[in-house]
Amino acid sequence: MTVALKKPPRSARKPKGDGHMRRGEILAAAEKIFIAEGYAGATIRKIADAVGVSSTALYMHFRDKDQILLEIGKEAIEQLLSINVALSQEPIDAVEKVRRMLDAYMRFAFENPNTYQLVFCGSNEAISVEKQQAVSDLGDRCFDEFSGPIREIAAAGRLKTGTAESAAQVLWAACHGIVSLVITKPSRNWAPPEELMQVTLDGVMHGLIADR
Amino acid sequence: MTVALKKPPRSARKPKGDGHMRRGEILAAAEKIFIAEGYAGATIRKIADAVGVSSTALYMHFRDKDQILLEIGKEAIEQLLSINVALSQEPIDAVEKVRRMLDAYMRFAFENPNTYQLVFCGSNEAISVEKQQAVSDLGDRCFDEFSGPIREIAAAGRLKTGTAESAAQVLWAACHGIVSLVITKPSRNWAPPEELMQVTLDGVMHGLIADR
DNA sequence: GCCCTGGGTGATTCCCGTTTAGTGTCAGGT
DNA sequence: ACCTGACACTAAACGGGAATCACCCAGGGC
Repeated sequence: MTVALKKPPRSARKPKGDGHMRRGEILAAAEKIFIAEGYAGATIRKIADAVGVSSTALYMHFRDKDQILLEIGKEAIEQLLSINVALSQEPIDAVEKVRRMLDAYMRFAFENPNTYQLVFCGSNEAISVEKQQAVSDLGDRCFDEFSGPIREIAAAGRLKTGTAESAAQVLWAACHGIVSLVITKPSRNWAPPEELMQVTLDGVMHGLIADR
Repeated sequence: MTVALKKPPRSARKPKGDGHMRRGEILAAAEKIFIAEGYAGATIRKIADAVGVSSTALYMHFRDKDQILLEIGKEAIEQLLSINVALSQEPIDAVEKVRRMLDAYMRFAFENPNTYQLVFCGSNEAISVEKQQAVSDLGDRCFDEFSGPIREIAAAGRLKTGTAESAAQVLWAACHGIVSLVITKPSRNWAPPEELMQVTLDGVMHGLIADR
């Protein structure tokens, strides 16, 4: 009988009730590819191949491509958030808290360049605002954690310029500036990252916050 | 009643010897669309339609899509460069020069958000390094113009921290940080741009440069 | 008249993300 | 033992991007 033509499926069909596991597998594969090849490189089909599944199958578990990658971004920000939460609970000076948070932020960016870009560089115009909501909210909580000590500093009258709000935004932005430039323009000849982080932190902290 | 179809323009063949003009027309149309709709929105076909020509025709004048948009970016940076050149020739204090250059830089970014992203945010991973060369070189010249006064300041022993190189990079990055964040995340509730620019400039200048 | 040439074209290719219309397998009710 | 329906998954196709191909065709020089 002509059963021989049967195309061997990608592999033996995956076990039964593990639909929920698949989600994790997809995320793991997607993260690996995304970290190695960035947003455009992390194709739906490539991810599906890596999982050993048809590209359409991804739509069983995620609404669209962006949801997969934003989930990765979400997990990354959660790390950052937990660092900030931990720092904000330590019994140290508010200025020192701010400094450490910014330091952690920059190191995080250098260690996860693609993820950082995805979340903080709006690297892809295609991701609509609503889709970003979950990640965006987490980012807000991260920023809240950071602006807590800033408000303390402002309340103590130690802000050299600006309000608690604008000072927090500017401090954050300065750190974002250096890491995003170094990440997206690696071909320019930058000073060593450690020096850049140091100079950024020193400069911006001394520039905005009075010593004492 | 039907709106007069604008289709026919294609029929009348454009005059002959104006191959060079076509290039300008394409750039003009592309710039309009790009400014309004960003990199992804500025489609080859849309641009071609706007010019009144088939999409293929664009490849007569440009190697690929990126060359068109990078040309736009190039022209924009030339503006920035000429501002910097003009400023660097004015007989004013080096610190004031730096301040005005950074101010001009940020205002330029706010006024040309899409172009700014194209050139400075590596907003599109797809544009390879070699393609960027022309624009990148212009960016370097811009930065050179900026780091001139910084070197003066460093030579005068007025740098609070870092070297002329790293200080220049950090100053630039701080300004890049605030504008790029505001541009790419317009939904966050930012302090007014003027305040952000002011605080950034004050903070970073005072933080890195001694008051003499 | 002829022919070359340069600006132009429609059809085609190759990816992309996403949609549609299924297929085979099982769990549970009857 | 049989249906039924949910589930996990699939092949095929769609529409829309960039880019390439093999052609056209009007003019100008000869």
